[in-house]
Amino acid sequence: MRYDKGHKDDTRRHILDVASTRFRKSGIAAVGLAGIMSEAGLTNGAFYTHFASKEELVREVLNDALTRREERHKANLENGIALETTIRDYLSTRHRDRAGTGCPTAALVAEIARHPKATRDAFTGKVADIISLMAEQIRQGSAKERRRKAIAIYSTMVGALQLARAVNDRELSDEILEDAAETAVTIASES
Amino acid sequence: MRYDKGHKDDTRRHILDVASTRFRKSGIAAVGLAGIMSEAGLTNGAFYTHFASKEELVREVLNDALTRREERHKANLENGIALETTIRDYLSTRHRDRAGTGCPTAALVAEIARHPKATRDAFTGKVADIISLMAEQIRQGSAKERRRKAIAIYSTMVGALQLARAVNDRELSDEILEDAAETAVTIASES
DNA sequence: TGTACATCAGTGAACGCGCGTTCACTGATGTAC
DNA sequence: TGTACATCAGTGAACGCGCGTTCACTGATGTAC
Repeated sequence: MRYDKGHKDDTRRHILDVASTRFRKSGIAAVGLAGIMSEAGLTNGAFYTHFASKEELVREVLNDALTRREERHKANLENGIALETTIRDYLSTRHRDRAGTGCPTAALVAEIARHPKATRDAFTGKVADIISLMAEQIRQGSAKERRRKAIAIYSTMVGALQLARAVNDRELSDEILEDAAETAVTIASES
Repeated sequence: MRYDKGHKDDTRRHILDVASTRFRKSGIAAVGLAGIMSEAGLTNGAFYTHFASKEELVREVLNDALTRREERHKANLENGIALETTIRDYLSTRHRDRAGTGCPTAALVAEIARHPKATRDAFTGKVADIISLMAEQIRQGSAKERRRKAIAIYSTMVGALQLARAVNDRELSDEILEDAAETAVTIASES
């Protein structure tokens, strides 16, 4: 063959990575395939040897990026890392300022709500998994209470990160991150 | 004149209302001017007798929709309506299912973060006002604590509503609304 | 009073542009006989 | 061993389409003299 074994898989992986960053940074609708392919060092036409459509790319990017997030939560749980640490990392200025490598939910949740069923299905499953993992990280309370807290904490994280990114005032943005983190940590720890 | 006095203002108002609903329902990028104008009963070209550009329309829509939201908060505060009521209305299935007439922040916050400075400025001011009004509705704690709670509650509301809309599983969606509302109400009431 | 001109909200066709997608083709390699 | 063909990742030009924006024009009314 002209290319090494596994070459196509590598190329596909590369396209996925480029698209994943661009989508999270600029939104799905605002990112064109031509830009993705040219950043990946390929021409337009090659896209369709890897994906059937832009929508399929979106679905795969979402699945991929959310799986990585989920694995991070799983590792935190197994290594006994407190939910408090997860919350403070999530609501950091670093995460706010680097949307391209950050949480896909915070970047894309509103857009996902308007995408086809298959895309929303992929998202729904991963969000359910992440909520379950966060609930397991909470020590106090019944299973139902831990789940309630996990949902509230996740909602707060996603909402606050988005607000901090949209607001055009550094002081207010920092305050949103700090106050939301403080409150989320309290929810996680109190009985 | 060919048209009644105030006719142009009425038309402008109508275009704003149509755009406001469409933006919140489908997102800003996904909505075209041709569609807005045809729903408003006008042709393409008339748009530019009312607005300088799509971006100006976005800014005015945001200002308008957020001002209405702010006035609602103000009325609630003056009429002694508890923050608990605001939270439960916000995190209702009704609000989830009617994005077009709902909170512009929940619908558009991620997109706003990627818009020009002038648009983000308009958004920032309104969000700051809404947070201040919510802080005033909280009875317990120091001014700083009330503000911290208002920010956390607002973040939770915005995050949970978006998650409930994106998730493709009715049961999980309802659970997100209920659990987030329950937790937000607790934050609002406890000292 | 009659006429000429100004005003202005709205019309509708056209502009260039970038989008997602298609497709005939390339060229290096592997396989069959 | 040499030759003919198959494979397949990638090329690059072209497709139709809808986008935001522009602009010459319309036609009802108001104003000036």
